Amino acid sequence: MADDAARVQNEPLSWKPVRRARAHELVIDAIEERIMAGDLRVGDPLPPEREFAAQLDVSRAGVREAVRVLESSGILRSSPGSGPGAGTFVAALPRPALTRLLRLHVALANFRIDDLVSTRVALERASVHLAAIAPDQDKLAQARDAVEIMEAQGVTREAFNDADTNFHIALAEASGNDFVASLTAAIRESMRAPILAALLEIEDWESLAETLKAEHRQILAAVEAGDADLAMTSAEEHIRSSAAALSIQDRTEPS
Amino acid sequence: MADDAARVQNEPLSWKPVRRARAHELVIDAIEERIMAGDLRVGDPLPPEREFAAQLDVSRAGVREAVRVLESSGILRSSPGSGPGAGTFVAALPRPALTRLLRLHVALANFRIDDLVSTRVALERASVHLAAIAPDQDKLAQARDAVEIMEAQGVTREAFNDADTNFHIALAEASGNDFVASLTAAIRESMRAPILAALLEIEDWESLAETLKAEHRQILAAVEAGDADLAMTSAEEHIRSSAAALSIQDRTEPS
DNA sequence: AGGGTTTGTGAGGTCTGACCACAGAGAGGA
DNA sequence: TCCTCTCTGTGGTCAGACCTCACAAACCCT
Repeated sequence: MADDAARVQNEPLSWKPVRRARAHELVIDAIEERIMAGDLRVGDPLPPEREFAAQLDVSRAGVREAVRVLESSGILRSSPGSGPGAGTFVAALPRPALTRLLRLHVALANFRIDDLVSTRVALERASVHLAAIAPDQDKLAQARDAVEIMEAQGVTREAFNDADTNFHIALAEASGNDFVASLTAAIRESMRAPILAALLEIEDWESLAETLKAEHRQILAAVEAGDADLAMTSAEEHIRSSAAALSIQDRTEPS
Repeated sequence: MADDAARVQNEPLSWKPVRRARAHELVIDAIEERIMAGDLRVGDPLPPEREFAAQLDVSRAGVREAVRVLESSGILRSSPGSGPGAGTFVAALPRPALTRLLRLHVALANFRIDDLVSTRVALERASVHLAAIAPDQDKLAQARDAVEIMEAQGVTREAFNDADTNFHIALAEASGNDFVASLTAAIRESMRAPILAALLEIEDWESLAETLKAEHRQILAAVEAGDADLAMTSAEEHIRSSAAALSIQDRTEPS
């Protein structure tokens, strides 16, 4: 203790470990800085790798690693060849990046499935609320198409699940909130493997499918009727009961 | 048209462009496959780069690019040196990855600020709901600490904002839903720059600060009292009015 | 003159081999 | 016994060569 106090007195500053930044991180920082400053916008090209490397005074490998990272984040896009369209450009592809990120972390059990379910409830309540108030008709039509696919004869469980996913994504997109739509898509997709596994285990599939179809119809009808409250409660109940049917637990109380 | 029909008849299959996968993508796929299968778990080591490259029959650069991508996603962690702790390992650091992803896409205007605000409302309603029902006391104490910092004399706007951010993150963590907490943290952090800019523009800062402090106290009190409904409405009102005060528009109706 | 073909060019994609920086492990000496 | 020094294995970096791709211009045959 006394020793500690002495040390604190002698060295009041806490020295953060400097840890020399790696080359590709400097490149990322340089690009990020330009993006933050608004100098780089979607569609803008980056210099050719060789030239860029020379300008930043790092090796081409360093530049390439940085590009790879930002490409995987949906920030950049690279294509070989020559002429317009070839080269590295600023892009806007957040959704696949978000999806892959979530999928892997879910697989690593860094996020609990029931936490994702709770989150989906919160997000979809907001989605259908907005969709009921001010729907995007094109997206609503897509949701209707998805319902029809699920109601078709002889649809496989996998096709059913994909249509189910598309239904919820279309609904989220109909809300006009692209961020919620992206999150919803990413969460659904990241749970695809466990859901599919649980789906194939289900014994009374016909019965479950009928229930799901009825719930989808109810949600869609409520949204189309502009009944936000009914849409929210229907969506919440649907998600919770689906998760329960697939033995996915959830800690939230229905509100 | 007739031409089209003939083509369709002759070639009913739609050929997806094969597009040879790039080397680092193959490496990512190989790692991802192992993760999905459950063979690779958090803490497991990967082979040394040179050896790994030889096993996968790609160059070391290809392996390194893949490692960089997964490292930036919070899936891997690399450290130089030798002995235990050195090398590349499976990790679990989703939050910084999520934060960087959002921050850049927000800067590129791929996500609208008001969409983020709406999403925060939905998420924080869920957070305070859970926190009111079954709070994590340690995190709740952190939220109290953040409130105290904001209420201290002579705190700068920047320090105030950081404490504000920490308050909401601690509240989200108190809910026990780590995914919502990560999203909340990522969203807040990704809006840091625009919020800070708006904060510095505010003329009647003292008045705004008092309002914010009162709202924080109210939310915290409601959570501590276990009043989920009051906590939810307080949180929603707080987020919406803060966004409005900073001239950030939002399209959702208060519920 | 027109149109198909060939060649050129510049971009990303890949590989190799070398060297550097770091950190633990073990050998060696005081 | 303890300290120091070197060794070794790891990621980090670099340079240079070559490949593939896609467009564009030059070319040649008709």
